[in-house]
Amino acid sequence: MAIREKEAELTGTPGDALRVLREHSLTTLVQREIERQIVSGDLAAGAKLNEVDFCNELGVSRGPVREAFRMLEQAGLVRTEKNRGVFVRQVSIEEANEIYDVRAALDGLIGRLAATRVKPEQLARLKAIVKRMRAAERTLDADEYFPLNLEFHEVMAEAAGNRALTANYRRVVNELNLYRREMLLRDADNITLSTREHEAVVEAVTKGQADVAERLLFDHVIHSRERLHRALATPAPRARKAPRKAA
Amino acid sequence: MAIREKEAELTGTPGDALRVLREHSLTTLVQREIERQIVSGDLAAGAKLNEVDFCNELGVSRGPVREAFRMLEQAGLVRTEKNRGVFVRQVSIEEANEIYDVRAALDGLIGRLAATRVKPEQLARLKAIVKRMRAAERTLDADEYFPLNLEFHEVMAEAAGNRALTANYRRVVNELNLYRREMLLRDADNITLSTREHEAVVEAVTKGQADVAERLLFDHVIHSRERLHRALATPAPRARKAPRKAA
DNA sequence: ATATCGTAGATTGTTGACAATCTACAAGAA
DNA sequence: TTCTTGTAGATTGTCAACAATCTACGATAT
Repeated sequence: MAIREKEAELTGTPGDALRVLREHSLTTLVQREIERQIVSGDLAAGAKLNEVDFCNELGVSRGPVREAFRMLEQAGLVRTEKNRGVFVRQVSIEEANEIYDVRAALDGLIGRLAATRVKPEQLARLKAIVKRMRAAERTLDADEYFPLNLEFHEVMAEAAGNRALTANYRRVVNELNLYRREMLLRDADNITLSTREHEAVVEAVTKGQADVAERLLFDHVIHSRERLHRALATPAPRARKAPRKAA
Repeated sequence: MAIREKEAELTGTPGDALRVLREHSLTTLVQREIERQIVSGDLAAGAKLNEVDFCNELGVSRGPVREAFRMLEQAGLVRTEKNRGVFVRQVSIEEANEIYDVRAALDGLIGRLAATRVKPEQLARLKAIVKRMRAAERTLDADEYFPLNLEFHEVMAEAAGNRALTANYRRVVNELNLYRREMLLRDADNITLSTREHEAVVEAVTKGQADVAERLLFDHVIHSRERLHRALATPAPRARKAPRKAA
């Protein structure tokens, strides 16, 4: 389906579609769509991205697709090999470890700033998310837990009230998700422990304890990395929706 | 001058030029050249980047130039307004303050990691840089000090041995330089104080004191921000090479 | 004088075509 | 068989032309 029609559908009325096209170039829309396919897992890590395929799928020419590729390249989501094509970036376990260090530093800062700047509305959202996390914890539903986890940290980043921080944080999390998506949280233990840590963070933020929130969020990231390593050690990943295969 | 000839000159022999063109696309070369013009200050903050002008200047068509624009946009160096063009990004004082917070967090991590991982060769480079800083301090030569400062932190980032950290750090520093370039360090005080802090960092890294290096480098960034604010309060910026004017 | 309108030129957004490179596979030699 | 070698098709890199939009500026009306 052409991306213009897709936007028209998304926005409901044809009039809105025109507005969208006034404000966003095709490059932007293509970039967003490909990014969605990558972070949702429709495109597997290592998969080759064919220019013409995307042109046909989205109903645009190669120019905007190539420009979108360059954006995704800078965002760290794809890797380009000259004359060979672009591929969904593969993050090795060593790279993931390094990225976790960066994320811990950024999340520590997020905790510190959020504790003093969080707005009541944001605090309410955080508490609602944690509440839903406890429900997912009872049913051990990892597919439900995963997006809640993303949303929790997204709201925290917002609450920090620092646009540069939010932008950098998003990029780092996006890269990590290239890796985490492959094996998610497999056992109940991880969901339970992770939820406890989220609750503690919310408590510290509620009380405005900047130092505590900073340390808790920093440790939360380091613990997440350790949980990931333990999950990697377990043998049997359960089947998920099959993503488009790597080259 | 066409960018292909420019590359041929840079690499010395014509054979190397062919190798360069095999490995790098025109987009990459254009992106690098424009980035150089921005960080060097040849293009002032807020200046409009005309596609055709760059095509003529670099001897390429608009395709590679537009792709380079998209990369620079993601790197945070330019801002794009649909149907109006791309402009060198302007960083406000408020944004700079926020970015400094992010940089402090990253630099803290750099100090911590570098203290345990720095290689003898890197340590030697750091000491050589600080030595040259002391010379620049005696002559109060800010134009000499500025690149030394950049190099010092670049080597520190390398010494941390974390590619994800280095990449994020470079992006943040690039954005800050959009701002700092405008007023540099104007008075001798700043150079002296900054050099003292660099020396303290080198000492901590030499001794492998991770916690100390982390705190020193974190504080160094915060102090740099304060020095910037003091410099902003001083009235008379001295003239510099005139950059291409903003729109 | 001021404001509105409209046109011409400049600039960006998008497209399709051409050139260069890579990939897959088959034919032939050792 | 196994290795080269070469050709055809597919894919990427680059370019030039067309379409849409914006900007500058002058004519006209109030």
